[in-house]
Amino acid sequence: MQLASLRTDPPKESEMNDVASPERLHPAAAQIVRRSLHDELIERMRALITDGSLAPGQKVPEKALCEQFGVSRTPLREALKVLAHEGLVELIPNRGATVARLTVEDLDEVFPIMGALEALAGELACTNIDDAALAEIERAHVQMIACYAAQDLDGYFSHNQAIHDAITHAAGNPMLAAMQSGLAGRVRRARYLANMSQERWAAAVAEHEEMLAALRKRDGTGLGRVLKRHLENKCATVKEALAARDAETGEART
Amino acid sequence: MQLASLRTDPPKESEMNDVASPERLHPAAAQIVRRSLHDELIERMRALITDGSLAPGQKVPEKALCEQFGVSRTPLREALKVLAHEGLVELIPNRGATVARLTVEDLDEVFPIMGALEALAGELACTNIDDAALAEIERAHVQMIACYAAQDLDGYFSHNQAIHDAITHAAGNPMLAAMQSGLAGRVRRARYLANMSQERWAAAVAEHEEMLAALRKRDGTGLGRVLKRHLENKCATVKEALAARDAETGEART
DNA sequence: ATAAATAATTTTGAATGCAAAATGCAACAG
DNA sequence: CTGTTGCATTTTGCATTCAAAATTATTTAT
Repeated sequence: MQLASLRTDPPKESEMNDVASPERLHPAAAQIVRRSLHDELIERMRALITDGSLAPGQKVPEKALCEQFGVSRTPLREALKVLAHEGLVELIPNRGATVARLTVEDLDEVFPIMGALEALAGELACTNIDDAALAEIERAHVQMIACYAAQDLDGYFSHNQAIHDAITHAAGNPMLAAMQSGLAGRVRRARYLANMSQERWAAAVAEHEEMLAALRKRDGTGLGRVLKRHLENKCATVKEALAARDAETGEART
Repeated sequence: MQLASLRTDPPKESEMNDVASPERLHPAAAQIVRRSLHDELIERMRALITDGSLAPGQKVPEKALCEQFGVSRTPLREALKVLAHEGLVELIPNRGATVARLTVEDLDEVFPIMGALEALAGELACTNIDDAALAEIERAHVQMIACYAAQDLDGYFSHNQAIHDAITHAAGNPMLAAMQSGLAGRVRRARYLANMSQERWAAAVAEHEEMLAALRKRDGTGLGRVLKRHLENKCATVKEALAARDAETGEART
């Protein structure tokens, strides 16, 4: 859960150009971005965990990471504290940090929350979204359907993700977006080991059609309801996959 | 503000028997609870911030806090990183930490999220709550109504809080509870400067009656809807109070 | 005098040092 | 052999130290 504003630059009055126009004349005129080490490390280690370089259950090799990143233990340990707070690592007193495992119980806790947040995002998006953003979603939707037709799971996931991100973004609530991304990060690994059945996949696609219909009508409550149901189904799928895998590999691994 | 020192003094080996005396035999081997300093500090500093000992906008006096707590800067800074992540503190590079201000925009972001989470908690509570827990809520409700009748705002707030906590607890989702408490912590200060109008107060009481009715019927969706509306009204009240105060004290203070 | 420039002090971010705890390993008894 | 015990090594938590940056105080120039 990353709520903080965590601003890295000193409060200059030129805040309007946060993302756009890095350089005006010379590249050297770009705003000097000073990030603290711990901030950078949070991001890097989060990436290492979510992309699987650091496997669940594994001990976090403090010393090795320090050497690899070329930093001392202090900022790295600060980053670990934050990641522990986020739920990505587990901190055991006097025994260091381990990458958090994801249990079926965790999924049962996280997915309802994600469902509630997505439903909220959908409602807000319906009142705030403009035509351009809607068109963008339509486009991603078409591409996703094409991937479904071609049975291209990777492509499907990627466009799917884009749609949900777009909805979240259209909601216009940065803190909501941060919380969603934090929760999504926790379950990301599990989501990718879900090999949907044909029925489930078809159902998911149908739900996406509903979502788009609700969005076009700017039907906030309707979209919220669909999104919530969508997440519930996703949860069931992921749980099955996780349970199957736990069973075959002699209990909890991811 | 007098704070007890965390450490006794130099860590001698005589510290080993301070935890070892509970029970050896029958009540099973009680877990030895060892807390790390940074963990303890997170809690203490969170308390200092939410109870107002550290005022919003104020710089966090690193050195002074270290002396008061009797710890070095390392664990305290680790705690600050976590609190920054939680949104209670703002970290500005090379300029230290300040207690986060709460703007009207923040409220507009936080309250809808709290509403969605409370609605979820209500739904879950309806499927999970047992009669004992419901009776407990009924009791708190009656007391709260009595406080309303007596126009005792403090008492009202306290029983109100107890009811919402009980619902959250009945939901049986620890992560949901943690997120709710984190968000509540961010807006706690603002909530107490809301001096409700008589109409708003009456409306809030009416909403609580609805909540209880829904709970008795185990009507999850109904309870969720009431809770969401309840939070929306609370948000409006708090925003008004905050806006009024900002206006009179020359812009953002809390 | 006021404002700019510079020096002194404090504060901050990060590296290093150190003692307690945990872990690995070898010697030894059964 | 197996499993316990004692010792050496590594890891961990925290304190301390150090350099860079920011803040304050002081001096100098106008």
